[in-house]
Amino acid sequence: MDAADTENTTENAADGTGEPDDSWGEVAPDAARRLLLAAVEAFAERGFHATTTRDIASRAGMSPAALYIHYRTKEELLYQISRVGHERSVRILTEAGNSAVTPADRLAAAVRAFVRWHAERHTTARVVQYELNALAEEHYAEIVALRRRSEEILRGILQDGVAAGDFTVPDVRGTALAVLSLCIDVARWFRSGGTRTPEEIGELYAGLVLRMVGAPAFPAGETAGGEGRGA
Amino acid sequence: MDAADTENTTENAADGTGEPDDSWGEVAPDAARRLLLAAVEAFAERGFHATTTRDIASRAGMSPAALYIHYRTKEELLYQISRVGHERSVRILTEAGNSAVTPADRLAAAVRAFVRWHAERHTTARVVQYELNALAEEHYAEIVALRRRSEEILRGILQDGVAAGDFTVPDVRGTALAVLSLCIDVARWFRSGGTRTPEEIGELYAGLVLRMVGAPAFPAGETAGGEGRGA
DNA sequence: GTCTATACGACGATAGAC
DNA sequence: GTCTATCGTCGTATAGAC
Repeated sequence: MDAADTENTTENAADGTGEPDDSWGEVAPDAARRLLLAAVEAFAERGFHATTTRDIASRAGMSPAALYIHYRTKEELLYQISRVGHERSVRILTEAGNSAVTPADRLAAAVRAFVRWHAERHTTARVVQYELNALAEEHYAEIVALRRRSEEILRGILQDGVAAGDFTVPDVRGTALAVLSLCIDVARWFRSGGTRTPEEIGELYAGLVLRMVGAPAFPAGETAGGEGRGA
Repeated sequence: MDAADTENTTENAADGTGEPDDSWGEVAPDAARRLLLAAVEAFAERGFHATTTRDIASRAGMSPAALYIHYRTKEELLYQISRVGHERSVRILTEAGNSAVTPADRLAAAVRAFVRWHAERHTTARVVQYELNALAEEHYAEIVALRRRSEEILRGILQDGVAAGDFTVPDVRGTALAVLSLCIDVARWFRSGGTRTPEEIGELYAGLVLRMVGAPAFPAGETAGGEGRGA
């Protein structure tokens, strides 16, 4: 309970770049961090309900009882993973959405970064995005609020683009949902051994989305590069 | 085991239109059908592993033991749901993909029908698309083959469009995956009480996808109607 | 074909020694 | 803070009467 309260989300703000998978780099005692990492792997592989606390503990090289020194329940592990993951999602979208001036550049940056995170950290992202309904009622409500913020950020960019006459979108709310949905689903199908790198998928998707919203000067996106060209 | 072998997938080929949710209309004895329906609901609500056989049986108005008269294991229920659902997916894509001449019309029809099914039958679709990895090894392999066929159908349409000069797609394989992914994810977020009908979402998505692939004469799709206008 | 009763294992979580 | 041992519960699946 004590150790689980990870306030480290402000550090390492350089976004997902490089390392295997430590968005958890600074979780309180080392044992708590190892348990969290083990839980992420197990939940991603088998799902929350199919994962046993014995499995998590043994992956972390500990006895079944050791888990309960650092976390009150199995669900609390999921909650920590989910909370930190969603906070990171919101931050990625916020920062990318503010990193440029024109709506097209902002949208491209947001999609690029969001997709990249879902591919690069697909193990974490899978748990964050697809194990939501295993959360306790109160925790679920908290997470849903974070998800609504992500939705609003994206909708804001689309609205700005429409207002500026840069995008042509008949249904802003529905399109924002579709874009988010497209990005999130990357976590479901992405595999590490595949032919495309997270960067390539981010670039491909940024192009697809810009065309979806009718951004001009985007008849067929280049396969890589072109940092923020679009409007 | 006997009753579970539903060969009725050839009937009712008019695709998902109307009724609450009986893609299962003709499963052998009535009790087996009720159990299947109960399993779909329970799996969609809580997930496969969180659902107990007691829960399924009681939803069907039966004792816990009754389930095993009609199905050997809980996993066999999931397998039947998954198999029938994936067969239907392939058929929807095949028929819609053959229902028109130009690649743009074919793509629009495929997306429209596929999305509509995922929204209309979102309970079934949720199980079909998101409980895959709870399947036994052999069943999983069979289902993956069906999924590959869906992928190939969509990729075929995109290739035809590129060959005909109607689409501009830098990465056909990646884009086919993205389109499929976009449609599938509808099952995750769709709720029955929402503001949009399955038809409206299908229409919206068909427009978004046509723009994604650079189909000409699609600067901003109309919100509804326009059966197969696009190229 | 459906029931009641139950075998048997595994799971989440705790107790208490070290 | 970590261990071994264990409690109580509930899960899937079966046995046998009706």
